[in-house]
Amino acid sequence: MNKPDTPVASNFIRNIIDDDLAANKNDGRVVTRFPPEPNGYLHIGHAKSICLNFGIAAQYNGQCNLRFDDTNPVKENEEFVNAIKADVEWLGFEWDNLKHASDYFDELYNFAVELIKQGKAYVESSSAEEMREMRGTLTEPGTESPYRNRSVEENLDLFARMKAGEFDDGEHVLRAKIDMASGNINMRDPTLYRIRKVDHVRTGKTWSIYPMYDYTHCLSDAMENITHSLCTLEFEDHRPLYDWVLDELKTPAHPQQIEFARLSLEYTILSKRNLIQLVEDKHVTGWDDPRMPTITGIRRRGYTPAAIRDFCDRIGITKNDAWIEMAVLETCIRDDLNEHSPRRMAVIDPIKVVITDLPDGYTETLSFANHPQNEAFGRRDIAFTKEIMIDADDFSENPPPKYQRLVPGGEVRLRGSYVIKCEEVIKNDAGDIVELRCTHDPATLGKKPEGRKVKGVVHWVSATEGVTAEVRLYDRLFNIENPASANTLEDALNPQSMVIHKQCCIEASLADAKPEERFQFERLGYFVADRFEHTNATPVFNRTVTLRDTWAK
RNA sequence: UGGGCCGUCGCCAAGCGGUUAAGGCACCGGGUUUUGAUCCCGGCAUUCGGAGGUUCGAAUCCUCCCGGCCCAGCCA
Repeated sequence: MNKPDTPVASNFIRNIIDDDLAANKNDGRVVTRFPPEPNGYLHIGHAKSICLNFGIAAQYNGQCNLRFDDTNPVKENEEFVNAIKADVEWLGFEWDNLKHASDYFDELYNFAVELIKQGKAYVESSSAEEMREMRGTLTEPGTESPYRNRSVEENLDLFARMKAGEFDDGEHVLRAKIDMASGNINMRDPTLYRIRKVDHVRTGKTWSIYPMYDYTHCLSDAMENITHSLCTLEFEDHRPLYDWVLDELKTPAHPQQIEFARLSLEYTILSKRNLIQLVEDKHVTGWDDPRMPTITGIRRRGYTPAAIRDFCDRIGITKNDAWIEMAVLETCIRDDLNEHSPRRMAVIDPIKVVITDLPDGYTETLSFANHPQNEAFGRRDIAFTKEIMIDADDFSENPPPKYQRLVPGGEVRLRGSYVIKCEEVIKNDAGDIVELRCTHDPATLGKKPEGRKVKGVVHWVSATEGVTAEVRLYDRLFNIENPASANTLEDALNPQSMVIHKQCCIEASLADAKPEERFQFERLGYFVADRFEHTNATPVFNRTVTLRDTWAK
């Protein structure tokens, strides 16, 4: 994955691994894993973790597993499993092993029995509320449960009967016997197993008890011989428990958990709860809405896997609670698309321009480079005709200062064509501009006009040869940097996040675009043919990102 | 004194006792340009949350203080 000549950014995790390697820890192996719970769609924050885990494995010639953390059957399903696999693959990564925490349910059960036999785990029969009361608070120690000192025999018997399905949800729970007075609440006899009499996607009705994350994750890591278990900062407090389980069970391997800061991106939200709300309240069209920060949404927006990987490299890995500016992500996609996408012309909000000094039916074939810096993109022909379309905001009767486009009586260059002069503005009864009548300077094709300077260049499409298309202009979904801090998500929404233009005029060569094919529409931005709704008969393009614009509008 | 963690340029981020304190983004110039794009060139932290201390020498070590984040699921 990493090219040898691409230096990998230094970060504290790579430093730890370098030290481990130098000390010959783990016999020089590096094994990581990306462990999503299949209870939702992956988003850009997951991409950070994916790039980290798979990137490190690639850099150190190691391995990276994709492991579904499927220990809570009430929240997980197959749809999410398949979507996650597709997203990881689309991002360009290949897992060495595909695993599920549920693969280890038998081993996990046996380990739990072992813990009970050692007197390190017991069956709790208090209610959830009672347990909460006994847990204490952040500043006060907890109190020990009356069930804490049950005999090993009784615990073994009860746990076996929990497994056998003799009890209902909530009647009992298996707990680790650690320290109810610990300053770390995770160590106050955490729950290891709970009763859940529901079917599991993979194990069906086999189990009526399911292991908790803290108990499962460390053991799964150990069984997969993971060397470095990378997770986000909120699990720092869980590390003592991770280590406790592995120490008490004397597993052959003891992976090292290392925590890094999760991604926070300005003008978007990444919490599952908020994303679900956007979908359920129909503020977006679905998980794959091009405005969503999900991988599938970003993909539909037109982002490339390479741009997302580049983004993950640029933001780095630390333990700082960092907020990344949207400009970083946008720069990544512009850099990629600038280099790799062919140029085209499209008019979003057309006004008709009639070149009055051309004969009726006039057509001239003009040759255009598909990329201004790379001849390998080839050339294409575009028909220049008497009637063309230009974008409404490329003409102004009352132009602001330094306006370089078409004005009454003024001249402008038609990109790749002639310089035209606006002679007359035709309006309807309502006063709307319906047509511009212009003349052209025949001496300006491929040449600078003589005796004067014409600064502006405007894109255009033949009114008679162009094709009608729908173009969706997307912008950031929220108007404030941290939408989660608003009173409600609705308050933070950007009402202009999607503006649809159905009567756009695009150059004819765009008619055979395939879904997900990307282009730069000159002077406008980068656009992608919609993955799901674009057809050659009814073209639909999504704006991925605008071009950088240093002209103050 | 509940426990854990974090503070280097507007936003990220290298740096691990001796460097002129990398780099990217953003921003500000200037040049090229038939995309107000791209590209190029230049500018952008005498200072590392603050105060003390150790040291010939501190962003890097120590102490205290200030600010911020996480934790009381039978979620992950």
